[in-house]
Amino acid sequence: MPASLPPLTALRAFEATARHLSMKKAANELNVTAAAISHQIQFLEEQLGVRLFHRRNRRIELTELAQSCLPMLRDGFEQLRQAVDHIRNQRAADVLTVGASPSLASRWLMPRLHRFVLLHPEIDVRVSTQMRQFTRLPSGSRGDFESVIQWADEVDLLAVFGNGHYPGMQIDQLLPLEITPLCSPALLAAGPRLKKPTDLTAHTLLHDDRGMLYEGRSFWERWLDAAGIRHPAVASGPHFTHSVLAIEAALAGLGIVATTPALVSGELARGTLVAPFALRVALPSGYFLVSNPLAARRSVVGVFRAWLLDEARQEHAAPGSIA
Amino acid sequence: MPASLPPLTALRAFEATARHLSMKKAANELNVTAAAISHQIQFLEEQLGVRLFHRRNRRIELTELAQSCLPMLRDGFEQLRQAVDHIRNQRAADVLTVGASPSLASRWLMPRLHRFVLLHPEIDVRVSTQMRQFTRLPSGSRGDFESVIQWADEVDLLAVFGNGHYPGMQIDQLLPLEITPLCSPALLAAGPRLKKPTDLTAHTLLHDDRGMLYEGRSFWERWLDAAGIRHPAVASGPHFTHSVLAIEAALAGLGIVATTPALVSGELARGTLVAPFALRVALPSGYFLVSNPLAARRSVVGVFRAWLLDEARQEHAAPGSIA
DNA sequence: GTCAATCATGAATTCATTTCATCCGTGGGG
DNA sequence: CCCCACGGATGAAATGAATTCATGATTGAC
Repeated sequence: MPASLPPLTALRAFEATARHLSMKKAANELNVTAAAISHQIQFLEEQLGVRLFHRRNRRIELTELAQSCLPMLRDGFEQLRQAVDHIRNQRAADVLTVGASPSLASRWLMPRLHRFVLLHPEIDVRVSTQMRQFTRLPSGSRGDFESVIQWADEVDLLAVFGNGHYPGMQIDQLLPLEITPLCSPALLAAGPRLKKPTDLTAHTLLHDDRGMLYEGRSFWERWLDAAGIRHPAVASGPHFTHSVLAIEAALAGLGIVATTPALVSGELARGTLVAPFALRVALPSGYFLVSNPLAARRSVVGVFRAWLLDEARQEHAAPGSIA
Repeated sequence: MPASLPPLTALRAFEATARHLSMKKAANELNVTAAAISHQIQFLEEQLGVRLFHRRNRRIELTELAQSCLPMLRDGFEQLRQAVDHIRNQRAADVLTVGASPSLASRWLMPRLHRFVLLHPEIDVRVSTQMRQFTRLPSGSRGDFESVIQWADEVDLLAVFGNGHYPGMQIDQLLPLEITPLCSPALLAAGPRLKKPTDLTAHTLLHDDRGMLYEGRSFWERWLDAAGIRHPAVASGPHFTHSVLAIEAALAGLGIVATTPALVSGELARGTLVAPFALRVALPSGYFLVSNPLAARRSVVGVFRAWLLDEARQEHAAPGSIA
């Protein structure tokens, strides 16, 4: 509803000229010829029906009216400049915003990030994690899909758990989804015996509910199926909406969790967490890098993605170690 | 020196769209098609390398980043709008700014202005008077010329004393310059006799110095010449840089002034000032209406000019009366 | 289920902006 | 004191940015 403004090009030409009190300098600043400025100012004067400059011999002087509105004009453009700067700073060449789901961020990305920072100290990496993706949504629903798309639009690079199908986005698989039971060595030593998968019936099962969200079946069901056994109470035991919580529980010796070993490679290497069985079950879902087409073009994004994929490759080549 | 802004058209399209959360409405506001808005926003996103909107089914949502810079953007455009409004209000269709030299304003224009206001109550007439024209400048100098031109650029209509030669301006002669001696009736009654021009030698001469400025000779010299007499001390007596001051002195009975009777038609009609001699000397200078080409096009200017000229015509037809 | 509403998209078009070439007048250096 | 280089004005031509048009896709609403 704002009253219509005169062409902004003309306004800007006027502002610059008034600031320099010189069309030539204004032209210089705006990277056009002096003729363009002269035309623009005459056009503006025409539009407003007001003289803005007194034409002197080889110089110009501001009209009173022009003088009086100049501060407002300058402030206006200054505000616009700030607004644009605000955006540009967020996307400055050396600023990289990475989004990751909470578990991946805290258990995989953050432990490795310091190495990237050492490698590229000039890049300002900002990690943003949020859980809107993980609020209870029907598996593979539009809602989940859209929240990923939306998030990917907000950051340069998004690392999330999903099915890898995000049309219009640039996608790389970061880690394939493998699951295997994990528990603390203390539990293994002091608890009921745990030699064969069937021994699991005597243990507390900790549930990482991502499986329910993305696969329609729990991780435990999948793994036990693959192991060829049936568990009488496969859904019993504590449930966690985030992998990281289930993992913490396992670390505390509260039970056995079926989840992605890649998320605990540090613990596996240190022995604070162990995988009692060799069987790893690959599932169709996985961790993916998602990047919107705009961000994908940025060079820092390319650098970081390459580094991430390399890290993941090493992870896969030497599972259970953080190299 | 301000960092370069993205094309302002795109910024404005974004601002409007963000405000309405609708491209269609924004398009409506800006009098373009929705397609134009869509293009502009995509272009801006391209430029900044940032998504500004999440595209939903039939609606759009602001990106966090867009959200955060929107207030600044709005303020910026609001400032610009105010700046332009400031100018436009000064030149609103019903606002008329008239400039006049101090003497003409106070002794001729103002006494008549109320009639115009009664005639056109819808017009907001603003009178601006200033004396930069009357600072001591060589007669007919560039400085004087330029100050008139400059003033004429600041107002809609300028009524000044001068030679009527202002190239590029629209000119009308308001009043021809006639001079005649004037004094208070008291002085005429109680002072030395004043029947013939030669009697003037016994009186104090009050000098309106405009004559020196514009004609190179004082008004008294011109009049005495035309009267065919020589005055031994034609430059003696008080000098005034403004007619109005010399006239006030004459009203106070301090002496006799040679000046424009049109400036004192009210006093002449009332008898508070009298012209002892019938001889009126016409000089080449006069009062002119000057109007810059931009202002000259405005209809209120035309109305006011016509009225002024009519007033002046009546003045001339019935000298010594304010009708 | 169908319709209407909203946004996307690409080619064509319009027209705003800029440049080019030239002119003008003078202020200041030689 | 003279002249020329500088800053601005100007009009036609060229450029290219902004807009429209025509069409498609998708879905929310009735």
